[in-house]
Amino acid sequence: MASSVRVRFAPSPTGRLHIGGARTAIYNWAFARANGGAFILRIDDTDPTRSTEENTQVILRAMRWLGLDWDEGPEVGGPCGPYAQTERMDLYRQAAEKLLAEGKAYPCFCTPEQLEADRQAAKERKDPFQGYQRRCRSIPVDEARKRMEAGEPYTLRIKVPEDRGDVVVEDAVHGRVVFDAKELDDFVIFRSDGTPTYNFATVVDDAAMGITHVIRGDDHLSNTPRQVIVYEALGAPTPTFAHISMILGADGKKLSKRHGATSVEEYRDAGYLSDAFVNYLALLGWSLDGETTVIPRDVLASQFSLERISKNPATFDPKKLDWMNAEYLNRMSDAEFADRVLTPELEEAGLVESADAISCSDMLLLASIVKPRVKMLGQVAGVCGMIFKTADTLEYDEKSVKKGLAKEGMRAVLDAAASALGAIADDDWTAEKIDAALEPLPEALDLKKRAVFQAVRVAVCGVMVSPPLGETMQLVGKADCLARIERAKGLAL
RNA sequence: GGCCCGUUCGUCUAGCGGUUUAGGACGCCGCCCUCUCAAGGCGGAGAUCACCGGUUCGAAUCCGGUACGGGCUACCA
Repeated sequence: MASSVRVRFAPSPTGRLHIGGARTAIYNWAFARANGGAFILRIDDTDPTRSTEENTQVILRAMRWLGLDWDEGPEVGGPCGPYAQTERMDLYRQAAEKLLAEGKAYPCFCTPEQLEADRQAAKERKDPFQGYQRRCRSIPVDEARKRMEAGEPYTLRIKVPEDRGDVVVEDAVHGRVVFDAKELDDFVIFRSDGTPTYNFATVVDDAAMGITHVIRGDDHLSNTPRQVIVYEALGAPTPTFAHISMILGADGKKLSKRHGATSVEEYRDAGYLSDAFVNYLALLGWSLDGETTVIPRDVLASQFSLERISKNPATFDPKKLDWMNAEYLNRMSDAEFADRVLTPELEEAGLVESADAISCSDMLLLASIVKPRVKMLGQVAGVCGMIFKTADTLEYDEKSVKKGLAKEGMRAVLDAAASALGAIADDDWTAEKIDAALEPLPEALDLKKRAVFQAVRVAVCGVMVSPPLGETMQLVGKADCLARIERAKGLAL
């Protein structure tokens, strides 16, 4: 019987959730969902100096924002808990003691200075192997125990089997990767302060939690044979590994603060939709079919596969992320856009006290004209803010006035527009009627259409750029439009 | 130093020996639409498939080497 898929995402709370980590989380989540498996979240906080509870909370919040729900982990619990490494110390100790008792691990009494000296010596004599020289491997068990009991500081090292030969990792992304076990030194599994090292703790946890597929960053590929040795010493089956490439900045260097925003929450705050963000990140190193770019999360959650992960590092491209976000925004229905974007943004920007005050039809009309003009949530106010001003509070942009209003003949345009618009019955104040009223003006005044509309636009909107005039004016309302035009006459020539 | 990984348009990628004059997407450019800005439609430029050898009737695809980039080699994760 095939055991069901169990994957995990195990961030270290030493900082915020990074773009790279987020993508790893997305792949694990999608793989679990696509295979009806379990997605486990575990906090790898064995580094006490850098891990904080605050970071853990930030990461959990980011995970929730991304929409990556976990089946086992912090706050939801599960059968393999606890899900923070600092709370699992006994497990590591027990596992280490077992290995020690079975002779699969041994104490090492070398001081850091000793080890450093050995390394230097190996370097000087140009020994290709510059790792641990296995000084303490042959200390008789009795003697070792005596020294331990005497309180001499020691670390615990794994005993890489003499006859192990090649360690073959069948990586789901890279294929077969072969390591010579002779290249592996007897690495430390427990520090002299009594805490486990990463390579040991993760394996103990992954084995105990029954993880079947380890999907993680490429930087761990070289560590994998070491971990395989631990699995074998523990007598646990090795999972399938899938090592995904790193994400780089535009300069080809590893992504860092220099490249701009790197944490998930910065993108949330910048106004990206989590759906778009997840879609973009998923595509950074994975493809559905090479053609499709817009892949909603439910498709991702059903179609994701390790086979289609690419091996090469990917460069993060903010421009494509922006496009993706605009694409998601544009694909929303007007009602959805009004609900999910307009309402919160208008309220947040303080343009309206409550979006409830706006009629449903106005809301939909507003959605239809704003939607194609924003790439990010925060741009809403900039696009339609002037609609919510009044003739008194509207601000006129100096440059726009100069270019569109403060010209010979514009005063006449406003006069004509005012009378044409004034002739529209209050009940008929619609974009269509407004357009119809304005339409004959250019010819009547013998002016370019562009000049006429720009003059009216600046008069009503205060700026040279706005959504289409008819719709905009409909939303502003007849009385206020006329008042704005009246006020603008003072600026026109 | 040793070991391991990677290298297709500027970017993300498709491609898993012949269907390829290397496909799609972002970006860029042009045209159309048009009252501005977007959105949308149409079209275009852009890749000697890192390089050099080999295998083969035939290679982006298989093999070897070189170069460049990256990772690991810690009592970091």
